[in-house]
Amino acid sequence: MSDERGGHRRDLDARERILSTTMRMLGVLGYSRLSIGGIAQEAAVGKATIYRSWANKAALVLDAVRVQLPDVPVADIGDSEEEIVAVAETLAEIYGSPTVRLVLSALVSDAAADPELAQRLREELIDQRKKQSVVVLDRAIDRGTLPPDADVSTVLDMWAGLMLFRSLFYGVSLDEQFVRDLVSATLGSPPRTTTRGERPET
Amino acid sequence: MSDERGGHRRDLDARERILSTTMRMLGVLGYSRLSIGGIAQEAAVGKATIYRSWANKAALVLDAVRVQLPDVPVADIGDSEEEIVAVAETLAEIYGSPTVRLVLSALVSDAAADPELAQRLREELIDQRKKQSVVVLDRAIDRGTLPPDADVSTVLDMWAGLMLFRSLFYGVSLDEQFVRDLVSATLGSPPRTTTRGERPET
Amino acid sequence: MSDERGGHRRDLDARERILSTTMRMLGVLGYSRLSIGGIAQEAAVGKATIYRSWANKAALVLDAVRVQLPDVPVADIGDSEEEIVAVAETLAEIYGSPTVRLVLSALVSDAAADPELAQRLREELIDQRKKQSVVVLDRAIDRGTLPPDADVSTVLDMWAGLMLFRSLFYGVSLDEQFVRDLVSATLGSPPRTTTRGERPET
Amino acid sequence: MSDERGGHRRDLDARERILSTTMRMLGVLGYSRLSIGGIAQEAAVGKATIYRSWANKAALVLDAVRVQLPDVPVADIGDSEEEIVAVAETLAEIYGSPTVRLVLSALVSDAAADPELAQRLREELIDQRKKQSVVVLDRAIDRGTLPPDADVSTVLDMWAGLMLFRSLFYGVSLDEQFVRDLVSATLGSPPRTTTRGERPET
DNA sequence: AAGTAAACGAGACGGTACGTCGTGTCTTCCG
DNA sequence: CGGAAGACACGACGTACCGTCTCGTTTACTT
Repeated sequence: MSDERGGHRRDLDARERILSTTMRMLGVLGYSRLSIGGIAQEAAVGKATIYRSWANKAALVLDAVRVQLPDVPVADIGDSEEEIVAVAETLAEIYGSPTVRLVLSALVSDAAADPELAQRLREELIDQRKKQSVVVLDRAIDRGTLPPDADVSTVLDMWAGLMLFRSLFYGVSLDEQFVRDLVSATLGSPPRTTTRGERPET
Repeated sequence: MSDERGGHRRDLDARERILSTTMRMLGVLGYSRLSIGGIAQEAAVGKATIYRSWANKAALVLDAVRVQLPDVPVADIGDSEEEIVAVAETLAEIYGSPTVRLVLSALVSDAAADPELAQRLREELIDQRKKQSVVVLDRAIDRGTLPPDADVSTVLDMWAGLMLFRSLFYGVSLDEQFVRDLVSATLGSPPRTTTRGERPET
Repeated sequence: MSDERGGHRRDLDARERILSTTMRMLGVLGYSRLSIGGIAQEAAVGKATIYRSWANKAALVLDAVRVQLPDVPVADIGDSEEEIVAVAETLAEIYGSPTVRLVLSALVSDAAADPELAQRLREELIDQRKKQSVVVLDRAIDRGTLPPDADVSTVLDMWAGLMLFRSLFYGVSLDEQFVRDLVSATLGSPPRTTTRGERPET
Repeated sequence: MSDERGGHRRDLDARERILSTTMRMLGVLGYSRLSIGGIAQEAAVGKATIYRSWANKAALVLDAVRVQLPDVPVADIGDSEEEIVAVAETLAEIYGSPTVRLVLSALVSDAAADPELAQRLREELIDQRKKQSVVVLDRAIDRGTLPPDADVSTVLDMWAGLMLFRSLFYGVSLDEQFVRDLVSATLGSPPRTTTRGERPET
């Protein structure tokens, strides 16, 4: 789809226009007042052109938002603590952004009736950043910055959950201090993996 | 509103019928396919009767769900650890329930365009349970089960965030083992309150 | 409206279906029980499709009725008296028909609050037939069947008024005898044009 | 209904207030925008109080209008021509009044689905004035001002029809000159009664 | 004077229809 | 011949009235 030869250059323009118009109107109107017809009109595009590429409003918005989100920095800079802070700051940037606040709940809501959307939502927004983050935390275990039995997945879900929870319900900004405190507390004593049915020693 | 003079008092039967019909249809149809008109028809009620008491679908569903949610047990049973486990299990029951999964994201989404709904959502669903939980955790601090500088609010938000995150995106069941592990890890080394700008010692 | 560029042209089938369904339901239900929603459902058409072409029920019914009404015969058949009888019979057919009885009063009533409807009603239902009738009566003046100062407009309004009045309030059938008597009486001594303020000699 | 024992008798003030409020609002809003609820509120009266006395909006308006209409003068003043002009002027006042223009068509329209209303409408508005008028025209026959075989009923229906027709569709004022001309033309050569099936000689 | 019962204002109730909007599909015509 | 323009069937929205009903309250007659 990106290597078409000689094809209609206009297609890409249209696609681009649709996505950027979507983001712009999303900011202005919010998700619920956003309509496919409105986007089509604003982007000077036929509605059918949108439906040709996206099944519904949710899929379109998911695509539009996805490309705007920053990647998690996975580069090895020698200091695991600093790497982890960078990871957490990126997560905070994602989960604390006004756009994600506007969109994520709506997508989750729509996903309840659309399993395919649910899968794409999890894979493209959540799991992708999580996999990148896991790389950094696993390296921290190798270096001894985190204990060998640290439950990396739970750590990350807990961070994301806390960030999302506070962003959605309290609208607080997730500032640098919040992130550093969160990382510090976790590094000090992360949740450990447990064998089912067996209580870990504390 | 309750002491108006003259006129036919609000028919409590109708109110009851609306709320229970709402819950029943919510389970069958999900939030997005739920419609005010459908509820009215099913409950043998005029649409106006619904709109007289609730501004929109979200407010109605919020009311219907609210009364179904369990309260957090705050009773002093002597053992703070068991009390905390009970708290966490109730939170898991709330945030892990299929109904909440169906509804919460939709309400949060609608709340983005309706500040009054946002406030009611936070106050009646989130803050109320949180206040009850805080009572138990504060008692644990008094007893020494938790250190004096434990950041109770963050502990609770982290728990709720983790539960909600996993429920929404992974659809996992929040079983007893999960809850006990979560509590254990937190009791072992909870996040501490920090003075802004000052790094806590780890 | 007919030369718009692009887009799906107004579906003439739908238009046709709407008008015929309107006439059919009008006969069954009468004007007041007729509803736009009901017509839409029966014609397998969206309500919006009706509202796209007609501003309200009255405009729709006016259109539906208009095309069903017979034209006044204006052909020169040599005998003015017979021509006039034919004119009067057509007027009687119009003003005496059950459909017109059902519709005209309702349209007039609605027209009280809708000047545009009032104009269309007069132009398309009343004036058009009247203009045709005037042609025949003017020819009768030329031929000497009517006196040169016969007040053609008043004659026609009096006929229409009488027919409508009896149809609306007495529900009588306007049969052939009634029409011939009416024409005879009028031919014998029609109302004359008068100069304002000047009494005609009787 | 008049010998009920005990309790609060029908509040005649209320009845009066309802009728006058109806007339006032009718002038302001027109018939279609007039609502029972609106009248009740404006007259500081419960809706049930209105429904207790009138079956529907049409019956209420009919009552309100009826009492406002002038009676036809039937007094013998010696000169039949002047008497007839007075009759015609009263009819013109009735059929040409803005209120009747507003109301009559609406009532006729509603009457199509309500035979009882239809009867009351004809009896109380039409026939009553007509009977009074017939007295005057019959006297004119006795005096020789009109020929013995003049069809009095048709004369009156023709007048009323013409007046109503012009009032409804052309909104013209029915001035004194119009009335005198109409009477003159009719006196000169009124429609005659005919035996059914037999052509009258002209 | 106290008791009582109908009629009252108010307005909530179950409904019906309104006119608007958004959806996702389909058709027509332009460049 | 691909795409904008937008008409289409559908169905939910939130509003306005309808005509019925159920409340307390206010009389005016009865005892």
